[in-house]
Amino acid sequence: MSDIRVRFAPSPTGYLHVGGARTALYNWLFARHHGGVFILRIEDTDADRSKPELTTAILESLEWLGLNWDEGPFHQSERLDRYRAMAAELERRGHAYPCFCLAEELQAKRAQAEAQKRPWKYDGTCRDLTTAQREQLRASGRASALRFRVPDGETAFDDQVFGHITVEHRDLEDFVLLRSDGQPTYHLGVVADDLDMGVTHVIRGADHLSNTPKQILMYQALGAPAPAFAHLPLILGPDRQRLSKRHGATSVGAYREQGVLPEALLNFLALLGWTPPKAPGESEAREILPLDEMVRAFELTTVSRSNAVFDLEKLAWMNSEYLRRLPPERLLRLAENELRAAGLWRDSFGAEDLARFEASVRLLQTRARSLKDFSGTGRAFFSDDFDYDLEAVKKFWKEPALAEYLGALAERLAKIEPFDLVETEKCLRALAEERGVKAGLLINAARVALTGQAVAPGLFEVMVTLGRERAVDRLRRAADRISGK
RNA sequence: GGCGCUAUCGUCUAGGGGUUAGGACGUGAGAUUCUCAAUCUCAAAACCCGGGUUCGAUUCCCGGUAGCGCUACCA
Repeated sequence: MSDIRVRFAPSPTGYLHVGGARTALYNWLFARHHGGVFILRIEDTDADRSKPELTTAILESLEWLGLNWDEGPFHQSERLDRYRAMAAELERRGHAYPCFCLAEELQAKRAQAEAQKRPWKYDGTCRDLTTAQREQLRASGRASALRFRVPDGETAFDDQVFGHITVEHRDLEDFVLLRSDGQPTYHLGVVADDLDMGVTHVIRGADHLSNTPKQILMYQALGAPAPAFAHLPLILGPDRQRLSKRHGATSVGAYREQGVLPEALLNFLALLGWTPPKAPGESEAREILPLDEMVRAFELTTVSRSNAVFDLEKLAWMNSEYLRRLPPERLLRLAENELRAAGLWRDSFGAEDLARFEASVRLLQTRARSLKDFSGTGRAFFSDDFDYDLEAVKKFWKEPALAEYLGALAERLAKIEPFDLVETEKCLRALAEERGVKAGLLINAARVALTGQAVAPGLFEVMVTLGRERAVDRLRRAADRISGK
């Protein structure tokens, strides 16, 4: 057990975003790799935008992904007193001062500066007020925010991913620590919490890179050592803009609903910005990397510094890879859940139904891209109530004579013994030969009849899986349909 | 605008002073076939630009350009 402590600190202003999920994953991997502690903290200091139900949703997504935390969840909203105490401490030490400027006044100044194309940062109006002036403003009923007094000089730090970063203080403004309503801002909250929670490594999105010097300044003002920092490149949409809702699904929950497996999403996300080292015997690093191997291989220093585009195609591929490797028990359970959600599951299923369910799931497994395929294109395996895909009908039911062929096939299949892979195929091929048509014609037409789809597993496996009775029924039904009855 | 960061196939990336610049997803072709997927084989596809350092830069340095981030009493 090392004394490494990291945290994931989402704010409940939205669902867990894939970018957030990756940040959580890297924190988690880092903690697990080093035998450290992974803390979960909810940054809900913005009362207007934070919603409690979103906290629940975020927790659920993390649990679904399997990113278990060791401590927390802590809520910043429950630690307000602590932040105020720290603010007071900073003020007492002369590192912070009350600012009586109104938000509207500042906004006006900023707008004006912008109109004149002048760079703007807080002008320090309240920076050097005398005690008497402060008393007077206070007496006049003005509320005050508390600002951090940024000293002269520069701050440098070594980011574990981005390397050496230097920022001159003149480019920083005296930022707000405590809002005029007494609520802490982000900067106060993170520093107080990271300090109190003993966080040793702050691993977060690169959007915080520019904030880091401010926070380091706070640690210094407090006389406390700063943790190590590691910033992660951002995840972009296909247009290279920061991934957002207009790019489609961005939340972990949305991918879950689309039938993506958590392990696939995790693997995909891990590779967005990080490549595992090549294994000793291998010439190339593997792409499919189970979680435990990721834990073993993970290093912050090998994380990329450039932003990455979220590639849905690759996620889909990865999902199919994981689907194919899924152990039977787990696959069956997931498929059952999927069927339940689609209203295709009957608790009254008997042993025979369950056996057919199992056989169907395994038959569908190798070609599934998503869990949705079981209730979607695979529907006919689990229900007699399915539609014929229009494209499939157009493609494979062109010949009117098919009505007779399928009818005849049904009658013959009703009698063959045993009803297995070999006999069903023999039966169909014999019929095709007698009618002087290619076996493929019957096979494709029959596939549509049995599954409603042009794309499905091998026909004879489908027949055997469905069972004689269903297969025969469906062929008859299709024959009627083709002949226009 | 200011400040910061980044820059290898369409995408994710490996690599690194001399390489046929490697892999994966996707794409195309072929094999197989019972549709599709899978599988196998093959193919097309990249070092942002300009200087410098060097015998030699895609690699190191500088500049430019572009992209992203920050520039809130959001986080």
